[in-house]
Amino acid sequence: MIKRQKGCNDIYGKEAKVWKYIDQVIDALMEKYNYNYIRTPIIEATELFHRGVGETTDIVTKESYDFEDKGGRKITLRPEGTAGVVRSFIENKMYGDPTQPVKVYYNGTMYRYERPQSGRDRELTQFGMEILGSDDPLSDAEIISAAVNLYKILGLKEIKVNLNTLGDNESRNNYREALIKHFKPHIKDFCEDCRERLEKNPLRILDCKVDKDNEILKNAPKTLDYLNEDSQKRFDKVKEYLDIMQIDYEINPSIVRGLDYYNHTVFEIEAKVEGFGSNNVIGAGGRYNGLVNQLDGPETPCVGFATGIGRVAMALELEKINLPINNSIDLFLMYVNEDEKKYAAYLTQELRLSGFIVDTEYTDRSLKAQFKQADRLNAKFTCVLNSEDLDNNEVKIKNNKTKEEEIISLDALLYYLDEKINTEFSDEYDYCDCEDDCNCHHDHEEKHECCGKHHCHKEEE
RNA sequence: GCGCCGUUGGUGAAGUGGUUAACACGCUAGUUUGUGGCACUAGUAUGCAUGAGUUCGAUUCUCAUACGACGCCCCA
Repeated sequence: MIKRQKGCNDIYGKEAKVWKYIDQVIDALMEKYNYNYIRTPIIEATELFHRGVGETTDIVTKESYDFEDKGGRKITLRPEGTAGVVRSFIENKMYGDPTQPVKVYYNGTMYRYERPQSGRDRELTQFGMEILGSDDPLSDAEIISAAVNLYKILGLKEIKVNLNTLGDNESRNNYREALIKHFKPHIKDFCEDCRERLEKNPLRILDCKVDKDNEILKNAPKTLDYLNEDSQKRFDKVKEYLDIMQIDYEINPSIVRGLDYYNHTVFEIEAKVEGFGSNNVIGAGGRYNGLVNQLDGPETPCVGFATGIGRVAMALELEKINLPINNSIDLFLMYVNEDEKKYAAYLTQELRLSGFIVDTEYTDRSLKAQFKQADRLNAKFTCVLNSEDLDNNEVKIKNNKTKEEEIISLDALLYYLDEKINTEFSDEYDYCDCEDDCNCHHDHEEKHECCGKHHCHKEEE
């Protein structure tokens, strides 16, 4: 049997509905924020990600999907979205567009050649948004607010924004020097990894899991103490705008970015739910004023954010958020003989074109089995087509919730369904409060997604 | 790249160096002459990830590989 590739997942069934819902929320939100959708290729030239700048070299060679195509071109499957967007920004000279800044969002597949673990796959889907061409602190605040609002609209409650600033290049470099100076005399007390980090990436020592209780680490200098006046003012502005927008955040000096095109605002958003793996960050972002220039574009200040759809879906599941996802169909049509089947073919066509969600039988099963199928599909109404009724221009239709049956004329069917669905099924998703398994002997109970209990429609009446 | 644990039908899983691999759910059919759900009955893995080894004999023991889960590194 051919199996899927390591660290890659098939998203289908209920999970696919959740993903689709998330996508819809993203699109609707981005429209309100007036961001334009952008699609860039999944394959890019390796050097886009392989700029050989300090720490990146190690990352790219070890953890990205690099290969040569048949023409000998060096190709990399994009490991993140920002670089492609920036490449596109430069290549298409978007910096010349009359509308500035350029606000775009993407939502697509990324690839990282890593060992899979909780919340980390080789193929992942990320939504991200970028503002290119603005250095205004308001744009930092807008990105953070949009991120928080996305999570809120989806229904997540247990999220936390960790905010920090690296300051401008001067502040950043001063801080880096101060850190090395602080840790160097005591580095022998730190773990092996931290000893490596000292010269390579001293900022990373700050969020080391092994040494997190080390006094030297706790007393380490904070970025905030090394901000020059401009950087401090800028950070204050970002916080001020966030306060005005009523976005909660916490200053967390251990939030850092290793790559040197980052400066000023950095933030991470955590899901504070039980059950997340070792890494509960569901989204992160920051300002990267150095990147456009580094990729041979004009000096352009940018800020952005990205979140993994898989992790968001995981957070929604762990928080047991009941999403407004339609899991039912309006009508299931049943039949036994060929004449009735022909009528079913006609009627499904008719009803679907009128806007109803309709399904029918395709495997010539027994009526009993067809009823089971109707239940599995959560049909609001069932209808067994009967030759006699049809001769009289009538159908017998059954409300699967109340179990009431009615014989109605075919002419009235559309109106009847429309009316009933709007009145009797309008509170479709609102059944979260059941406490106990119902004791009735009907087998039409269904397990609740939210509470894991059983739920019986009849009992609810 | 490193570490730890795992892999048995459609699903959840039990189990053993040796005839027919539990049990449950699900599914299909019947009892029910065209109306499901309850009940009862029957059917539902020549198969225990793959390959090699030990053995008279391996799903069971050993090793390797693949995949999965979790953690480390790293996290753009």
